[in-house]
Amino acid sequence: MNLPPLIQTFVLHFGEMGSRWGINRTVGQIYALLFVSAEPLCADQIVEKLGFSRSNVSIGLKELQAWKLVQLKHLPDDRRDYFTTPDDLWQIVRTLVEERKKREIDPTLSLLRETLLAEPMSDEERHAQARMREMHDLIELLTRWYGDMQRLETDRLVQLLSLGARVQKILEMKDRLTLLPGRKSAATGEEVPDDRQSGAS
Amino acid sequence: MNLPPLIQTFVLHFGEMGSRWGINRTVGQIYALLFVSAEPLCADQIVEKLGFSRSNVSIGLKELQAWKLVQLKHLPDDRRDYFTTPDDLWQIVRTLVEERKKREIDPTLSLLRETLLAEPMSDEERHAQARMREMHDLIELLTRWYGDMQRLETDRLVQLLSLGARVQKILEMKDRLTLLPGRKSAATGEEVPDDRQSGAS
DNA sequence: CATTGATTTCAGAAATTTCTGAAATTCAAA
DNA sequence: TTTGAATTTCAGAAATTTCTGAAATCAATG
Repeated sequence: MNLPPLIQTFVLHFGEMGSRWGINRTVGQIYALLFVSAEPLCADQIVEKLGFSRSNVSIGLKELQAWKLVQLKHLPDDRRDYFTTPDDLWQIVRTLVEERKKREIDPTLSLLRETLLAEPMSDEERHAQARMREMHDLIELLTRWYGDMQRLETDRLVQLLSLGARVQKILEMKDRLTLLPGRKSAATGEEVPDDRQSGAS
Repeated sequence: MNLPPLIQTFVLHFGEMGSRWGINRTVGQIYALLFVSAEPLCADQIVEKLGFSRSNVSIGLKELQAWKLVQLKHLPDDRRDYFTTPDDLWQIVRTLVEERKKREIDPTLSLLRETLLAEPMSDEERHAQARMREMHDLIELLTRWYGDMQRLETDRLVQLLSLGARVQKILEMKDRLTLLPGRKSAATGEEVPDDRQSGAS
């Protein structure tokens, strides 16, 4: 590996962490390298800088493309593929969360849905099914919320995140404005929805 | 493996998914089994139901304890340890997110902090460092927000999640109420903070 | 359509992780 | 202090994942 110390530290760390993030060392290092590089890199440059075999790099790049974490570029008069990470970090976060949801949450949600259709044959199964329903409802609440946030414009999202706990104050204000039931919401002009149900808890 | 079909399906699925969640098959299955069981189970019962070796179960339970995902119970006149998952699903989610943050985010945040202190020796390093700073700032914004949410009471949290995209309407209302700069916020009675900075984008 | 250069595939090697069973340890009760 | 049931540890076996290098494939160009 032939990199300036600062970059090497970063790349090695991403390799280490890779295993905790469900990607392997090679993929983590390639991603980190592309992330900090000012210019797009082609496979051979990555081989040269990281010292993996050419095929390993090829497979790693393919996996990163499956994750939609790298973009393909072409330089004029050069047949080789060059790769970069998207400039917009928020786009990276969105992609990352979306892909992880697809791999780590959605299959379980499907399974739970199916399982809840079955007829329990014993008290044991009845209890298990009730527990699965709790889990299903909670995951559904979380993913629905996530879908809403994913659709928000980045500026709005950042605003919301920056607000942090102070959002609570604003909710309390909303409570005060909507205290009288049946009344139109002062805030939105819509009928006040009953969104205080306790979800899956 | 000797389980009713409904439960077996669920347990096997959690085993499969385990690898995607950074835990292994054994641990996933043990957790799933405890999660749907009405009564606490001891290690030997788990061995009997799942067909793993005794030592494997022992290690799996230890890992689940490290994750704080199982509770230890004792039955009267019985020396054996019995295990359950917490009843409150929200508690489980909180624990899960907290532990994942500890393993998957915090180490990177530390590394980034250190790296940003170093003096770049070249343009290449300078660019890399700028990119790392972007990443650092974004992660810090997210974890700060997460910390705020983690501290919220469950009811408030559920309320906020249920609100989903409608929170945007309320923010717009807040905007209208705080349009005049320097004025006290109508909502909170506090000085209006300037929380519109664009974060790390 | 052959040449050239780039990329991908794939079978086996290497490394890592998971799992087991036997031995060691712990701890409450006798 | 001894006994014995329960639990943990640990070295090696088994399984899985990652990595490599050689061969195959692909695609642009003369």
